[in-house]
Amino acid sequence: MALAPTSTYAAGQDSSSSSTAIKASKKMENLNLPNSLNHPPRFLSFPLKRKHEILEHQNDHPPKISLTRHPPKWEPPHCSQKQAGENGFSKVKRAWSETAISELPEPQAKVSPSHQTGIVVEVHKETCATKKPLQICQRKVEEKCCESTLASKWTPSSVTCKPLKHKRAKLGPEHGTNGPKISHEGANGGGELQNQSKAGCLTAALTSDPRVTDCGKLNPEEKMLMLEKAGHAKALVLTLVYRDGTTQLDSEQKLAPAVCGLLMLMKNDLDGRTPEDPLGQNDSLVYLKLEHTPAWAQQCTHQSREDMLLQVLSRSQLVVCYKAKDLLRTTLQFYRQDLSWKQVAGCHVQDPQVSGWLLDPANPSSCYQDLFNKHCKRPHTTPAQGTKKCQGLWELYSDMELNMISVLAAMESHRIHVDKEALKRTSDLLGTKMKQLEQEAHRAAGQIFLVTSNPQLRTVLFEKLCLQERCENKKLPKTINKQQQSTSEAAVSILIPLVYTTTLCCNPQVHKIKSTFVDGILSCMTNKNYISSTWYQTSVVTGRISAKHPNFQALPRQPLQITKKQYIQGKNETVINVELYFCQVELRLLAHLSSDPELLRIFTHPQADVFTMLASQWKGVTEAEVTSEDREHAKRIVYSVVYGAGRERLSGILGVSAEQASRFQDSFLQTYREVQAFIQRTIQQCHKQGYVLSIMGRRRTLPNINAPDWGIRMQAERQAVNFVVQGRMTVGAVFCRNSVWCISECVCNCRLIAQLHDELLYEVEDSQVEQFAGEFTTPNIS
DNA sequence: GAGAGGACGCTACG
DNA sequence: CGTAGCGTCC
Repeated sequence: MALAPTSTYAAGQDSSSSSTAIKASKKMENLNLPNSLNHPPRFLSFPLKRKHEILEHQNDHPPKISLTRHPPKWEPPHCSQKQAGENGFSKVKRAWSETAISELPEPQAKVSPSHQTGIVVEVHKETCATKKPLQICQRKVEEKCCESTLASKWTPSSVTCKPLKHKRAKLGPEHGTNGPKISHEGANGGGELQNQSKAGCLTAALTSDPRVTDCGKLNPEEKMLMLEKAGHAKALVLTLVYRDGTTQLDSEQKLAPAVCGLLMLMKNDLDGRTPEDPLGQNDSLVYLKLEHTPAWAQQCTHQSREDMLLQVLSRSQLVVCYKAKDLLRTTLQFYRQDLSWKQVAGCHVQDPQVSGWLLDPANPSSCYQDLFNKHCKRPHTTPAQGTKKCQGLWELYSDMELNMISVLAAMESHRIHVDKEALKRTSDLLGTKMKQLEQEAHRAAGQIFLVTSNPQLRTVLFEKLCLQERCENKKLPKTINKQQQSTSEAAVSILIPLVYTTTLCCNPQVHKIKSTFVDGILSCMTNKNYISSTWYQTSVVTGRISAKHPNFQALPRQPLQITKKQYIQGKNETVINVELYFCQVELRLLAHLSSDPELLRIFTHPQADVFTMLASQWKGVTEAEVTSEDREHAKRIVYSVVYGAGRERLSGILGVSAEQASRFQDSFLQTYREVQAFIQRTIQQCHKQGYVLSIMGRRRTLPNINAPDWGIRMQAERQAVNFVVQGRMTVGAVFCRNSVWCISECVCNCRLIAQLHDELLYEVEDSQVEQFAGEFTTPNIS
């Protein structure tokens, strides 16, 4: 879709209207705008309330922008395509907003070789694993550990020293007075002060508590002793303490606060302690200060910190941390100079947040206290109960989720450098384009309206222009909640030819790109010139991984191409992106689960386009006859079936009526009978058991599966199917295996950057791409 | 009157 | 279906 420069019209003609914001109910005014489309020339204007000026003088000609809609190119940048193909290994460079993300002034930074490679432009000359050897321990944690982690009696809450009001409130006054002194002091002092002083207060409270040993005050011999003690402890429980006075055990904050220290509980009494009285006679509490020190002081302070934290993490003893990923990432960031991500990526830290989420992914706990209340209500819960509860989940936890923690931490600590200035230029460019589109939309509508407002667009389309009257035979999609006429692009394109749709809707794609992917990313990098997503292991009920700030998984696949060349060509190309793409993993899984012969047949032709083949089978035509619309429909329908979307959702996506959508679904299911059988099998099973299991043994209970209300029950049924198919599985397994492989073999200077559901994005040094490709074998998915 | 926060709509990804 | 994220409206 090209956004060709539009015909210009008198600049400034509407500028007077911009500043007068009038309430919709109060006033209507006529604006006789020239009408370029075949719509009635004059309409009552839609009075507006605007955030910004709608129109401004456009005294310059905006550069031409084109949004390309073409499939990604499948070409390895420097290695021969042949070899890549032979290895069953495909790479795609994730081309993306190339004007903006380019070279940066870091010493090792190198721009990517291809014009299309926009995003990752640095290579880490990692301080290699030889520098500070950390032993990566592959140990089998005993079943006892499962009980401890899944239903812990001596969990990190026992070392909670947070001076927070809510904590005290929960415990009640009697606990407050009997509780630790540190808690008391902190609550009095910390609450109303600034963050800095809160931190000081907390730290002071921690270090002045007689039970807490401040590691900073120990002499070298005492430190050695402490280290030895830590080494002999049966378990170590770690909790990060933040500068704003909170700890890791508090509920998630919007922005991750700065770390000021680490509290370490060395546990020797694993039995017989209650949460109210956590510290056994043989247990000790140590506080490690973790603050960035000036360069001149680093030499000496690092020594002691390494002694404790790094050595603790490298040992084979039981280490527990609620939100262990944060701990590992902090460690990585803290020792950036001395520590390679490869050393951390193999650490095993038990995480009650992850195990608790596995037990009930639909209702994750918001903070440690929540988790504790949920799973450890009775202090003397018998271990047998815990074991029974986690039956079947322990393998999933220890073989997969546990490995994932450190991998995600390593991924999160990777910095993707971005040329801020270029991104800002792109933002300006898009802003100009948006204004231009806005003017066009106003002309097409014959009035001024806020193009980003759905209600206003709805008024224009359906009340002023009455476009729905022109297509009585078609049923128009409605919004989900209020059953109003939908203003989505797909819905509006039924009304009128696409070009007018795009004009009137003001090209939502451009808006999305500007707001989310340009300005959004800019807002993610205040005070820094890089981005790094935060990855969440436990926020998706189906077991997928999610990303935030920015959401790496939702970056557009199609590159935004701006014809004006702005990027800087690099001289020495050293890094490229490599993507492993497990073609339609979920569809393959559906084929596997249902054993549908037709569906399986499709995957025997790996080179063919799956959706074209599907469309040809479904419509009963040859592959050559499949139109792009057929293919798109097939794809959407497949996904709606795979993901369990209802007919309303499908109608919204396809831009057809709900009746038509459900006819499409039915005809698809008629063609692939086994798929339907699989769906019914899953639903029946869920009715019987009340829960469903995914292929990895993940479990989701669906309490509404037998609800009397039809709608609610149907939703639960769709969720059941969706869970089984969507459950993170193969990719997750490969994800861990390969990450571990990359670390242990160290054959390549490569690094995992992102997980995009069924793709893994690696950064590989240019000279090693062929080797990297060769090392990867065809993942055996179907 | 300003701003916070929830509801809603749309779009990106799979 | 189910994530994140942006925008408007109340």
